[in-house]
Amino acid sequence: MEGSLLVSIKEVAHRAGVSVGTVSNVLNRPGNVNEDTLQRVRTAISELGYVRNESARQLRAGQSRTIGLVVLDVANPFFTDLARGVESLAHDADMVVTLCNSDNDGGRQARHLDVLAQQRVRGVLITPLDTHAPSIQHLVDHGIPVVLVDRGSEDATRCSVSVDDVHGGRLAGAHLAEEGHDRIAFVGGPFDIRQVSDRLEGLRAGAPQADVQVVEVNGLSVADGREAARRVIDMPVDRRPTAVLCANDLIALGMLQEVVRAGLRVPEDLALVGYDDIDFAAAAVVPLSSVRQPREQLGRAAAELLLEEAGDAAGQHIHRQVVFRPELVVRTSSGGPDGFGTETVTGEGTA
Amino acid sequence: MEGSLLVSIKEVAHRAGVSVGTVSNVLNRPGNVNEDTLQRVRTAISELGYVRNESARQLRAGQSRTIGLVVLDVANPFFTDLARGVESLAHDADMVVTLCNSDNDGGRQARHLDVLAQQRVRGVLITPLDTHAPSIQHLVDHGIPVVLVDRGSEDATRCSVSVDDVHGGRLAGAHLAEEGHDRIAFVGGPFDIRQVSDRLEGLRAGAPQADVQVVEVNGLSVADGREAARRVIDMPVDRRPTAVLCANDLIALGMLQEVVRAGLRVPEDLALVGYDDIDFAAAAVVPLSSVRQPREQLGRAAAELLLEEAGDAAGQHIHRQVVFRPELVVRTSSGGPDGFGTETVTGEGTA
DNA sequence: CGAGATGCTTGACACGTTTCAACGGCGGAG
DNA sequence: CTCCGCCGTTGAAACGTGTCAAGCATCTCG
Repeated sequence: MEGSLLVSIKEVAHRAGVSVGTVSNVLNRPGNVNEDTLQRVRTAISELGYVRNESARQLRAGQSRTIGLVVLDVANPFFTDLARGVESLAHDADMVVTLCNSDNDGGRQARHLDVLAQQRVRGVLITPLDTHAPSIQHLVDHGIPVVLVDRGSEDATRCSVSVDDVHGGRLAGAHLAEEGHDRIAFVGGPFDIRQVSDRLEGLRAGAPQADVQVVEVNGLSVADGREAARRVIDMPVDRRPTAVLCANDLIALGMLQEVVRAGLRVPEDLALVGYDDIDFAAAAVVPLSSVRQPREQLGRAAAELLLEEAGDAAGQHIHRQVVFRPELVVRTSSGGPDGFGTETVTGEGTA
Repeated sequence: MEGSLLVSIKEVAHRAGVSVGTVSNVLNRPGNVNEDTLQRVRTAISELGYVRNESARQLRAGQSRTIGLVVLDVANPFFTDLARGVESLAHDADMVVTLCNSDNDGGRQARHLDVLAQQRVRGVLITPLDTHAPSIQHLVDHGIPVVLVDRGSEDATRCSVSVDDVHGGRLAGAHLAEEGHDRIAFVGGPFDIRQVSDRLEGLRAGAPQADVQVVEVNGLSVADGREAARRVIDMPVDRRPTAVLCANDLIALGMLQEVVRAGLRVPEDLALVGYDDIDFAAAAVVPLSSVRQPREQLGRAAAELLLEEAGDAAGQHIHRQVVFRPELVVRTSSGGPDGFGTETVTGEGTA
């Protein structure tokens, strides 16, 4: 092991007294190589500290062994769990994942996609800011498969993996109605994000008798939740909702903090249900009920679709839309059992 | 724009009626080419939808324009902020960052490093599990610069960027002593992580008169904090610490939740100080005092060191250890002003 | 003993780019 | 008119790998 970066297959061949073709065979089709030479080449490899040059492989192969994953926000646990799922499947297929953070910024998203195209990635998984962004179409034009993650492809022009957000909202709505709430608020925004509007639609469908008010916020962060909480707390008590469904857990956690701080009891004065069921939800001051999405499975499914499309040489591929079903996890914040670890799950699981 | 992935510089050249060399010049040294041809080539490029092939560039150049960043836990906001800093500097230098998550797992770390070596990355920034891991030495042997992040290089055999953890602990200790605490607990672990033991050492130095007890936990997550909290709460009141310094904010947030839940008042019954000052700290039920590390700046500095080392062709490079100074941010949880947004910062800032 | 089969190995080429010495044309100076 | 230098362009070589037809022994069978 006296290697420097400069060692190539050629020097290995020289050291082992064979041709470069044979070394390549050792690397890629060891079955076709005589046992003796196999040994000789292998020791040469380790003595020289040879490391494969991925660029050369890629150039020769015409395609890379990398897939790109572009998410809206790496800091959101939802996406890191998703990434874990993608990576696990990619690893099984001997592929590598490049994780890119668009940070809710169209410019960054476009830049990342450019770089991925230059790297000739095998495909791209993306939670897009805008389904119709030109930079995405660009990739498709260049023959790079794209799978939309956590957002359905309305027109079926590409593969997608998503969760039935209307159903998730419905589960939450039905639960809150059953707990006797008839003034329910939905906190979320902006509403041009499909997930947000779908969840609201579901809530209305699940609690048809209830009076549903909408509290609009600008984003999906903890800070937005705190701000929304103040608006809710300030409402006159006889008109104030007795329960709230939040568009995601970060908002719900923000609300929870502010509500507790204001001296209101959860769930007696205000019941709360979040969305995503990130690990923080179960660990909140008051354990938070939440609509659980199969995050990791979502990632695996997306990667699977992508590899399927990438593996299909001819243009035979038919785009598929996989839709998962969320579950509701009931905890203390909406009247579930008090105490940790105990929880109730409803919903038919994933489909 | 009728491009497919197959378009190469050669076809652009053909379309524009020039040689491939000229197209390359247009791309890399446009100043050396005649205005007319420049135009002709450029329209050919956009008509064909030509996209550079990064692998070929890399192969030819012998090195890539990518730097690898390997962190312990992408879900920890500390690291995503760090990554942001790295990326911003890398972008200025026309470089790309590959973000890898070792997830506190030595096997994953080794695999990531292998892949990065195969990709011939320009350098690697890593928060290592173990400073002496063989896979890291491996990279160095192959001439790939490595910069340690958030962990000093004791023996100065490589560059490193870190924060003075002893000083951070000292700031917290002095603050708690000044608030009148003389029974202080330190919650953290495992202690073979340098950061953890340094912070404890600093605490002892900062509050020399106080009785410092150590509550050891297995990891640095929210769950570990909850568990530690139960142990502290169960202590007899006359021996229970009146203040706690946690090894990081995730632990502190876990403790805070459990302590509040148990009916204790923060800071009256128990004062809390965290470490890292992640965004969640200021937004907790009781705003959390914390030792702030210049996360983004840390990332920028690390990237700078790396590029410096990578740019140095000969073996002239002298390894540098950059050490930042943390600041203490005092909020409600340790007796700071009550109310949001107000806070006090002490410490000499970064050096 | 020869023909064919089998098992390994070889060497050249291609992938897309950058670089660089060499070349041709043109204008100015002598 | 010749020589020189300048500007813009060219064509070939090289980077490290994978592939594949062709080559070489050795073995089997008739």
